[in-house]
Amino acid sequence: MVTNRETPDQTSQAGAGAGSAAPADGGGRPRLLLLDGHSMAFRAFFALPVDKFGTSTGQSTNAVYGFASMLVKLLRDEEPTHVAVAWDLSGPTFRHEEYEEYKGGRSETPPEFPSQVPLTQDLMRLIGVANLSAPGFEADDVIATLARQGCEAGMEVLIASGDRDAFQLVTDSCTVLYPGKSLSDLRRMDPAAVEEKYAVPPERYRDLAALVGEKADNLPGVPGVGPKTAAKWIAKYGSLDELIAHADEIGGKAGQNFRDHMDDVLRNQRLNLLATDVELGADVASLVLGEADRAGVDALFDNLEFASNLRERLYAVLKTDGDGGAGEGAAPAAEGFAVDLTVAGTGELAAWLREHAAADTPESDTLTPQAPAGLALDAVWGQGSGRVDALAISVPAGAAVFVDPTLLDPADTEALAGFLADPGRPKVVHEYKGALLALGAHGWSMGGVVSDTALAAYLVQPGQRRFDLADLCRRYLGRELEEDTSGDQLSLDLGEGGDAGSGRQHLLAVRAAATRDLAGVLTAELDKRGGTHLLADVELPLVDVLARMERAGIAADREYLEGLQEEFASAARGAVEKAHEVVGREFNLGSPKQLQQVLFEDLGLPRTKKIKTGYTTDADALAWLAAQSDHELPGVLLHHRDQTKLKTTVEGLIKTIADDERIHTTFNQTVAATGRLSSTEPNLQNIPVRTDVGRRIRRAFVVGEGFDELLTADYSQIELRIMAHLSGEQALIDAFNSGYDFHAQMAAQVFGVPVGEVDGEARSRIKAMSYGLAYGLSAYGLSQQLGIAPEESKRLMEDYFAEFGGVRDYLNAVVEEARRVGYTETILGRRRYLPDLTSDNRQRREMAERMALNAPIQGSAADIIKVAMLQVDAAITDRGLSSRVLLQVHDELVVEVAPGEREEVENLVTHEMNSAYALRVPLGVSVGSGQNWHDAAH
DNA sequence: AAGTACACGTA
DNA sequence: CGTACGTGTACTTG
Repeated sequence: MVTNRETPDQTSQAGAGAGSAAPADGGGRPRLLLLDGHSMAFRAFFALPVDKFGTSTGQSTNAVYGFASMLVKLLRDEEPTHVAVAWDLSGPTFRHEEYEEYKGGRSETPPEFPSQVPLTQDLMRLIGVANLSAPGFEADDVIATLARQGCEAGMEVLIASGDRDAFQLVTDSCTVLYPGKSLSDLRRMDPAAVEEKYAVPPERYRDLAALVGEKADNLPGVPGVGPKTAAKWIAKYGSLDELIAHADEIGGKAGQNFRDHMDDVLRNQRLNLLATDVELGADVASLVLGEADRAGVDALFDNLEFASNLRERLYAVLKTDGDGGAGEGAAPAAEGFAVDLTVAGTGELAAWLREHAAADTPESDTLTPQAPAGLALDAVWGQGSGRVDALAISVPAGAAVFVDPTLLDPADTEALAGFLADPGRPKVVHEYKGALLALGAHGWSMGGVVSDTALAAYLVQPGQRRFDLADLCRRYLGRELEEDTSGDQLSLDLGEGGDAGSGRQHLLAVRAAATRDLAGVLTAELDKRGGTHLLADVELPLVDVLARMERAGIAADREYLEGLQEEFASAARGAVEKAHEVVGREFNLGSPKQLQQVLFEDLGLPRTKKIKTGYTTDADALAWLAAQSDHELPGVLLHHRDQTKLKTTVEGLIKTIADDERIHTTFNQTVAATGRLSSTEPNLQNIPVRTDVGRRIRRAFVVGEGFDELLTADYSQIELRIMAHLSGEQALIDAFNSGYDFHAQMAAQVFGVPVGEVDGEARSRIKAMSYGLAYGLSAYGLSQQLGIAPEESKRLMEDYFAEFGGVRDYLNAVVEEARRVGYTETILGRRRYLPDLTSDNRQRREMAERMALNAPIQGSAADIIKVAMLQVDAAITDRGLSSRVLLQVHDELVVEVAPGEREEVENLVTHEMNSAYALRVPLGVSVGSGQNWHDAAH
C-alpha cells in the first residue's frame, strides 16, 4: 500500500524573528534602509529551492521571489522612509587593481541566478526603490557611502547585507541586518551584537577580519589564527596597528605565522576598508521611498507567475499610485489559511453538513453554480484499494469540519455518503483517484468532483514531476504548508491524544481549505492556457475509470509464474557458471564495472562506445563484441542478461499478486509530460512481448473467475496516422486511406517501384524512417539504426522528403511554432512547455527540438486513447454489460469479457476506439481474444 | 538510507 | 547523435 506522502501542516508566515521587531519609533527621525542587492539575492537564491520557483517558460524566480519577500518584511517591520538597493557591477573594482586574485576561486554562479538580477532590479524600480551602483566599486562601498551620508544627516541607518565587511559600519545609529539560517531571519547587528559575536567593537572588526582572512573574497589570513586568537590580540594591543608595532612580542606558532604573513594582513586591511566617498550622483534625501507603479508591478508579477499572496503583502506595505491605498490591493494579506473548525463528535456531522454544505434547493439560482467545497483526506491508497483515517471538508464561507470515520452514527454516515456522492454539491480534492480508492474501500462513492488540484496543476505544467499540495500552495498561493516534522514513527508511537490530536485535525482542515483556494487559482490558470476542456471532459472523468481499473486488477496465474521464475533462474545460474568457466575466475555478471574489467582489461577485447564510467557493456555492444571476436563470453553475457531480466520481471510480478490472486497496478495520470499514463507497482506497460521467451510471461495474465476471456484491442500505427493528420501530407493520407500495407506503399513511392515489388529491406528502412521522424531522428541516428553509412541514410532521408515534403514542412513548422510560443500542443490542446528551445546550449536545444517533434504526436495519441477509454467505459455502462476494461498500454486496451458478451464487447470496443477522434485518416483498430493476455494477441 | 549510473523492458 | 516511461542492480554518498 502506498502512503500518501503529503502531510497536512501548519500554516506559517515567515514570522518576525525576535530580533527584528519593528522599533517603536513614533515618527520624526527618518530611517534609511540600504540593501546589498547581489548578496541578498544570492541568499534568497539558496534559501528557496530553484526547481520549485520558475515560470512555465523556464525562467527561474526563486531569488526574485525571496528578495521581494524579504523586502516586504523589512518594509513592514522597519518602516523605513528612505530605501535603496546597491548592486555590484560586472567589471573589476579598485580592489582587483590592488590584488588580482580578489574574489578569485569562487565556485561557478548557478546558471539560474544571473537572469534574476535584472528582474529584481526591475521590481525595485517599479515599487519606487532606487537601484544604485558605481563603476569600479562594490555594492558595499556604495552602501558605506550612503550610510555615512545618512548618519551625517541624522538618519537612522539599516543595512541588509550578507557580507560581513559591513560590520565595520555599525554604530549606535547604524545597524546591519545579517541573514541567519533563513532569509526572514535577519540578525540585528548593533555595536553590542558585533562585540558579543566577535569580542571586538565594530570599529575594530576590520582588524580582526584582516587577521582571520576572508575566504569568500580569496583573502587568506594568518594560518592558525581564527576569530578567537585575533580578538585576543586586538584586545591586548588595542588595534591592529599597535599589534603590528609589537609583532615581535607575540609568541608561539601563531605569532610566527603572523610575522610571516604580515603582507597578507596588511593587504587584507587595505582591501576590507569600505569606501565612503563614492560618487553616486544621488544623495540620501533622494532615496525617499517613492510611489509604486502598480500596473507595472502587476505586469511583472504576472510574467513571473507569482501568486497573488506576495502581491497583496507587497501592496499592503507600499504607497501606490493606484487608488490611494484604500482599495482591494491595499487589504492586508491573509495570514495562512483561516479555518473555522468544527471537530465533529458522534452525531454532529449530519447537522454540520445541513448547515454548511446543503445541496442547492430547487429554488436556488441555477445560473450561478455553487462554489465548491474543499475535501482533504488523511488516507492511504494503492494496489487498487485504500483506507481513510480521517477527512476534512472546508466550505467557501470559511467553516470546516474534521471527521473521524470511526465516530459516525448512522445518520452521520448517511449524511456524509450523501454529501460525497451528490453531483449537485460541487467539491474539489487533491488526488481524486486516491480519494476514490480510499473512500471506496469504506463503501463511499464520490460525485460532483469539479477539480483535482494535482491534475489541474499537471495540465498547467505537465513537465513537473511532483504535484504535492505543499508545493502547489507555495507556487500558486504563495503560502507555506510546512513540511511535516512530527509525522514520523516517533510521534505516531507516542499516540495522538491531546494537542497532537487537535493539531492533526487543524492541519487536515487547512489542507481542505488550501485545496479549495488552490482549485480556484488553478482553474483560472488552466482557463488562460486553454486546458479547461481537457480537465473537465477528459482527465477528470478518466480518474473514475482508472480507479475502477485499478480496483479490478488483472488475474494472475501464480503457479505458472513460479514455474517461469525457476526456469529463468536456472538458465541464469547456468550462464553465470559458464561465464566464470570461460574467464577462469569468478566475477559479478551484474556489475558493469567488473564486466568492463573482465572484457577490456583481462580479456583485452576491443573497446566499445565510451560512457561516463568507461566503456559500455550494453546489449548492442555485447552483440558487436560477439561478432568482432570469437570469444564466447559476450554471447554468454547476453544470454545471462536476458534470463536475469526475465527472472526479475517475473519475481516482481509474483510479489505484487494480491490476496484476490490479481495484480492491481497503479496508473499515474500526472507523470508523463506528453499526456500518456504510466503504470507502477508493478509496471504492466512494459511486460515483454518482442521475443518468444519474453512473451511467455503474458500467459500468466489470465481471465478471472466469472469472466469468459480477455480481449485486447489496439490502435495500429496510431502515431503515423497522427503524423499524416497533422502534416496534411496527401501521400500519407492516401496511403492510409487505401487500406493496403502502409510501409510498403511508402517504400514504393520513395523508390519509384510498384508496391508489389517492394522488398523487405526497402520496406523496413522506410518503416524505420517514418517512425524515426516522429522522434526527431537524425540522419546519423537512422544510419545507426539501419546499420548503413551515414551518407546513405542521408540520401534515403532526402528521397523520403522529396516524396513527402508535407511531412518535412510540418516538422519544421512544429519546432518553429513551439520556439515562438514556448509550447507544443496536441489535438485536444494539451500543451507541453519547452523553454530549452531557445537555449544557448546546443545539446539542450536539440533535445528540446526532438521533444517538440514528438510531443504533439505522442500526446495526441494519448488524447485519443483516453477519449476511447471514456467512450468504451460509457458504452459498457449504457448497455448494462458486466465486462470491464483492465489495462491500458498506450495504444492498447485489455478488457475482461463477461460471459456471453464477447461479440457485443468486441463490436463496441472497436466502434468506440475508432470513433474516439476524427482524423483525416481512419483510426485502425485490431482486436483479439483468448484465455490469457498472450493468446488474446492478434 | 538516499541518490546516481547503467541497463533494459514496453509503446 | 530517436521520444515517453519504471524497475532492478551495483555502487557511491551522507
